[in-house]
Amino acid sequence: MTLELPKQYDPQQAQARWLAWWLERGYYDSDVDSQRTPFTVVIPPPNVTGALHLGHALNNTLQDVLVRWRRMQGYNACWVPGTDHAGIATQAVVEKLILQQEGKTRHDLGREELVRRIWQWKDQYEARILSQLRELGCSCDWRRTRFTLDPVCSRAVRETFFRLFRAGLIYRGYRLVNWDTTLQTAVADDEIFHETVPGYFWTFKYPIVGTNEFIRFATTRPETMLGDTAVAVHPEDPRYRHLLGKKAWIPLVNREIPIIADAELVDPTLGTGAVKVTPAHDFRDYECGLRHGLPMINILRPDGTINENGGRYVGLDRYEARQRIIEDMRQLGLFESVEERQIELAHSDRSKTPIEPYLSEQWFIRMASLAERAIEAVESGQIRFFPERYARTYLDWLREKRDWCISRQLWWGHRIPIWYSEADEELLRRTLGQRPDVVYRRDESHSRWLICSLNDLPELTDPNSPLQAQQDPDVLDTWFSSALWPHEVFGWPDDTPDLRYYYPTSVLVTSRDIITLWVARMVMMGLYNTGQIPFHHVYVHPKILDGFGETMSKSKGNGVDPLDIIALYGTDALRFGLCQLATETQDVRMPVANVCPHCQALVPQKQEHLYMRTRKVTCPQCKKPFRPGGPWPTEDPELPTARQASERFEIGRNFANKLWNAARFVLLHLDGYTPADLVFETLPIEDRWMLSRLSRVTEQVTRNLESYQLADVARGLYDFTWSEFCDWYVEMSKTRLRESASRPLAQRMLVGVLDAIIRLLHPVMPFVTESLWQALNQCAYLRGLPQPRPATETIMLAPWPDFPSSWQDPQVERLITQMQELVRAIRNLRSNFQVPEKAEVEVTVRAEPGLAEQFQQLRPFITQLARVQAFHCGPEKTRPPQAAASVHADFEVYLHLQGLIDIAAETKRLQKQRLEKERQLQNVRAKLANDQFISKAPAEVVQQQRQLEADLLEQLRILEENLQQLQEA
RNA sequence: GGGCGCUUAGCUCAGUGGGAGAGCACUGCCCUUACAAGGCAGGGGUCGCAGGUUCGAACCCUGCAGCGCCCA
Repeated sequence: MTLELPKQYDPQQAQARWLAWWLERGYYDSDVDSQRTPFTVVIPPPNVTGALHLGHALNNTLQDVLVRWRRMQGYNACWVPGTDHAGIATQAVVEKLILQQEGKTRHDLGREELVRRIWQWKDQYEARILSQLRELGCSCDWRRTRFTLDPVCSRAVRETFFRLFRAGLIYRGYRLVNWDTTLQTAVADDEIFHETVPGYFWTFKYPIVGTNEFIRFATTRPETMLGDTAVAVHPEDPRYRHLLGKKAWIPLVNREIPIIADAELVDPTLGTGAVKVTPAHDFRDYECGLRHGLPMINILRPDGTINENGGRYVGLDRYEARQRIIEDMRQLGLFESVEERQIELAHSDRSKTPIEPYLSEQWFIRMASLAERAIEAVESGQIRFFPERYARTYLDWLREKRDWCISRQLWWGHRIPIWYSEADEELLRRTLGQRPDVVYRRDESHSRWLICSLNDLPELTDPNSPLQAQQDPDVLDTWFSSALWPHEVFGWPDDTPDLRYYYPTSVLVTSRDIITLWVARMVMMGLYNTGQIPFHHVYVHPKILDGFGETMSKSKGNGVDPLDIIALYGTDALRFGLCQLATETQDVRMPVANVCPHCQALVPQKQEHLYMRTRKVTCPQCKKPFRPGGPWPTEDPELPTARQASERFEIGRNFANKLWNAARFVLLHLDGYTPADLVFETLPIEDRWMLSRLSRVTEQVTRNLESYQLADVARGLYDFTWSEFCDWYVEMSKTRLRESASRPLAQRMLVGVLDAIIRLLHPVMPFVTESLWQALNQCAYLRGLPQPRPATETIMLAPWPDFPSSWQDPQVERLITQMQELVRAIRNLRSNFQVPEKAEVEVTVRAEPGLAEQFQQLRPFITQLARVQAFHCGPEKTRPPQAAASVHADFEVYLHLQGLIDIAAETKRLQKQRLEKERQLQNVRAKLANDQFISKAPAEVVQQQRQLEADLLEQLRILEENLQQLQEA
């Protein structure tokens, strides 16, 4: 039975069909099965902030490749999907939207309403993200989908906080934070960016108490004078040595502050050599304040206005206060000068407004003991990084053991389970008793109790409760819940069968920017909560940059939606292209193009297109205008907006089509197919070659998967399928299929090898391979090497190929390589002499007896592949008259060109060949003339070079002979 | 300031001690019954720069330059 496939692979059709079918059949699902070994992966949960881009597509494709491969190997593969609430990022996006659309702030809406709106947003984007993952073909167990704020995760967060608090690992303390005055929250270091803006550099002076002297200093933020608690100079600076220990006077707030010596803060060669110190509003000053035990005076309210510590400036916005202070200092005669200057200013990534360093009270986790165990887990080799070098990033960071600030002044997230109460101890004990789910501790500095509870007890939440407790308004850092991800998704803190079976997970797949933020914290918390590491391997893959080397992001306009690529090239093409990127380097570039909405031409994205800087582009092909892709808030009624793509995915599309057509060829020639065992010893050379290559490639691909070298997996399979199977083996089979004697074996081999290839490719290209698997199931249900077996109903559950290494035969491989060289030589001569494609030619080959005999055996293939009519081959053959020649290491080949040959052209060609051989000979002889080489290089290398010299000499002799004969002709 | 990575053909990247590679782009021929998203053939690179180690360096070491990322 034969089956006719369309001439082109239609990815959209295959995707729609198999996606629905796989889901319906539950192939992705995994349940505890003590008879099988689990292979567990938890997804790095994407943020619900926005849709997925190519970076996510890469991350998830790689996970799916591993999961599908292990599933085929027989592991009980379980991939847990989910999303992350991404505290500040999501809240900021929604707040911004509300401000844009309704002109309201979060304070206008109130906490409850804002959180309700963010849940709506989350529902929308969670659905979008999960559907993108499904379209990518991700074989997650969707029944297990989690969200970091859902009840299961919330319970785990609550339990962890409770345990840490009870153990004294959570404490409250002061810390200088990056304060976003617009969003009124602290933002993390990785949520700020630096931008150079025009500003001013003012010079003022403070009077020295008890003298007529002044001390001069400069600042870019005059309002911070309100919070100055010292003036620092360099201890070695002779200009100021006599002032050390004296006091300066701040007239604005009528405060005397010490003049101190600090070699770290002050560079005496810069400016006046004196620096005002504002510990509560500058990071370097804060360090200085700690060193010298200076008071830390906070002068700001959360909204950026001046607080009570600012004296008569109270209530003014900080920029207004700045102007007033400059003016007042001028009046006092303490203003010296001002100059314009470019200032490097930290901005909040979320609100895009300038950050204020701000002293605030926060919750912290003590890192020392937690970090120690996490370090040990990697140092002992329990957890391994791939590539290995990333272990260092992890270890270096953990060794600093800086306490982790876990509170965030947000409304979106896990509320901190702490209540404050000023009740007396007696009442507290009476109300909460010896409950195991509540712990409390005295906070002397605020004369109150800190109560941590596993549950929202009425004693705490009821406004009529005698405790009159108030819950901390803040929420936890998003990474707090992310850190629990690998164990919480399996039901921790309950000791569930899932947890016991699937945890620790097998591998975590991520990119390097969150090794410290996330990976390290998962290890710490996994060990703390479960006593076990969260994963055995950490596979760190590259980051995708655009063509200009910039990180992809939606707000920039270069963050390509994977669904755009899928629409244009198909999912298999996307996945193949992404796998190719997964090398061991850190970054890869992916030039982005706009797809012209009119003619589909790819128009390269330029830097001026980013950040919506260009509204209109004219397509160079069809000359029609369009709007380049970007973070546009709305449609443009006049200009269609381009989708984005990258031509780098063409290779995957072409490859899928190539594979499709190779299969199409096989299926078209299956008439009369009979499955049967292969008797390896009786196979002809061409089949032994194919099996040798197949065995070797299978071994390599498996090894590459084991060591997370996915680019090599993609490349190895591409080369083998295209350059060996299609270009040679399938071509050679055409002769065999014509003869009834050789046809049955040729069919079995073609089916068997194709079957192996699609299984090997399935993890990378699931859709096209499933299509072909199903087609094969119709025509050749019994198949496989070396014994035919019934096929599985889906390729997803087909066994991963594993062939005997005894099939590998270097001699056969070498022979076929020589045959290929011969065929290429003949084709090259034909092409050079412009022999028409269809003309059948006469060829003479001289080769050593053994090789000549082998060539004779391969004659049907040589004549077919090179379109040769008459083929003469033997050890004694000589150059026929009027023939074009090509000289090789193991043979010479002559193309008969009776009446056709162009003596001048052939002479030129041979001279060029001679030149090349002479160059090689020169290199070899230089080596051999070197005594050091002879004595120090390994004997086999020397021998190899000697052989090469002899071969080259012989080849040159023949070339000379040929040139000679041309002269005579 | 510390760490990591990158610099190889016009573009995007493999190659990590013994005869410079792939895909795209380019040139010529071919719609040959699997595939024009294809086939066959071809042109194109003093492997960022300067030293060093070695018989031998794109590959190892040192320095420099440029680009990128992480941490402070």
